[in-house]
Amino acid sequence: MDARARELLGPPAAVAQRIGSSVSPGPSHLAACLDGGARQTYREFPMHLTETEFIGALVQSKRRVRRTEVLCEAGDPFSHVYVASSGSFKSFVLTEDGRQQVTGFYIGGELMALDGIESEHHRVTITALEDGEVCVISFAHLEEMSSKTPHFQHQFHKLMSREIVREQGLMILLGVMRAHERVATFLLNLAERFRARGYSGTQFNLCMTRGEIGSYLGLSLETVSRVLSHLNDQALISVKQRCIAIPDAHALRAVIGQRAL
Amino acid sequence: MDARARELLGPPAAVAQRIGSSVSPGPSHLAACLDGGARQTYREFPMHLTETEFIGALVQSKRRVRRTEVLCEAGDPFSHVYVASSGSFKSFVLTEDGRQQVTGFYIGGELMALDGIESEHHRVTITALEDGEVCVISFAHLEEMSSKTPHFQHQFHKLMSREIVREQGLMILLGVMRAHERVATFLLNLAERFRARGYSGTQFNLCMTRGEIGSYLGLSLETVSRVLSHLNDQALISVKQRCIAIPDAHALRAVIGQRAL
DNA sequence: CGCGCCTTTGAAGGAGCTCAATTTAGGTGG
DNA sequence: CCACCTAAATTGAGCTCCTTCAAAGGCGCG
Repeated sequence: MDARARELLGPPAAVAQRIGSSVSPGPSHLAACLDGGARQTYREFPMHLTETEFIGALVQSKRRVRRTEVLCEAGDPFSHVYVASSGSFKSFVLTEDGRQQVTGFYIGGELMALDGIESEHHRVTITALEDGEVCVISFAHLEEMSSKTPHFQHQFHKLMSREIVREQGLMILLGVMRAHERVATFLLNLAERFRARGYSGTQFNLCMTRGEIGSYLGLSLETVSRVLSHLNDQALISVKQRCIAIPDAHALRAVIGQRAL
Repeated sequence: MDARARELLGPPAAVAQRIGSSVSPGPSHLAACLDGGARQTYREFPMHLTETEFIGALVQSKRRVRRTEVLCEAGDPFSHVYVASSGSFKSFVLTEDGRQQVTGFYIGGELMALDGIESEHHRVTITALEDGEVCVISFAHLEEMSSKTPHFQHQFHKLMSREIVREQGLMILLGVMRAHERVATFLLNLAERFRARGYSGTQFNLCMTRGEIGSYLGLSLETVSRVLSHLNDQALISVKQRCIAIPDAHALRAVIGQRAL
């Protein structure tokens, strides 16, 4: 349970013997790209790049986006990746019966659209959940920089690997967890990501609808709502519309692993 | 439905406008590493590396493995990646209540253990489902080669991206599909991978148990068995223990998207 | 201020899980 | 080569969790 907690809450460095608990629906986290200052391109890299420096060196342009605006669409030719700068984003694919499956939520500093490299076309559509800004990074440029600097390259590989790990966590969530466990996991993960961004990890606003959460967690929107209400009744969280408070993360974490609520 | 079919069956090149259908539980496919011949390290790379050449240039050693043997274990320090040469493999994580969640099945030419890069420790345990052989690739060597050759680097990025896409497909499967759709998707994907490897895509042996399939698909082993029996009754497939025949892949594909069986 | 979208809550039904018993296959030793 | 033994697979029955359908309440935006 503690291993799980650490996993859930510590996106990057944590090492777990048991990773069953490593449900980390959070995307690749980049502490960078948060202010507009890092637009220059370094010619000489320090030996050990932080993620911030890594991104700062890459960013060529920023783009303002409004709520519901589309960053890239499934099927589009792939040429750029994006880093959420401010605001929040979701990625999704459409099933042929028209429903959308949300594949990720992204907040500040997180890297998006890595799935497009393989087929050279985007596999997901990414839209803004609220007004914000994204860093636009040319993938060709990224690879060029990458080949020039081993540490730079390694940083990038880590970020891609992190996306793989993130999705593995989601597979566990979708494969074995109950509804209340999924929601609790989701909230704790989100809380930690807000905390890492400098916001409160104990109180925050959900930037997505119940339906989007449900799609992401493999649940109906009604179930998400019901579970939130139930957790609220148990005083494990406090819910008022989009506003969530987690008075005791440890207590909330305890519901993960419980077969029944 | 056709888009879905193409996606399901064409692991690499297929480009879909709608990717909702892109459920591709198959891992990164490498046509290489299938015979023992490609052990040399090229000094000069051709401009356009095939996957075969890509892997051939990397492989430093091969290793025989027996059924149930562990390739790498969750928590182990990460230093190598593996390519299934012959035989088949599964990757899984353990939930803290001791059950295992299978995260992937791998057959010839498919790249494994990319999840370990991020934390420098393996996140999954990989074991052999039958006696076989793996190519062992030093990741440090891979990165070194990668930085020397842009096309080499790009090939590797594509493979990592493919793993991300694969897991996205699985998320869709776990998130929105019914039991019969999951099983049909799984069988069609496996069939295509066997076909691509030169084996029959219409008749093959499952190298994993019902329980392992169930874990991978987020179903109980009984449900997997029931669905297989039911598909068999409908003459959509023929099942006899581990031996599966798919007389008409197109017909089987049609069950994907049906809300009820 | 009203309209639309999101959310909440209830009730009923169903898909799949769990528990349990039986059958089958595969491996081992006599 | 056969009998045994264990693990895997099949099949059934009841139950549970979650979905679906439905209706009402709330918030924000034009």
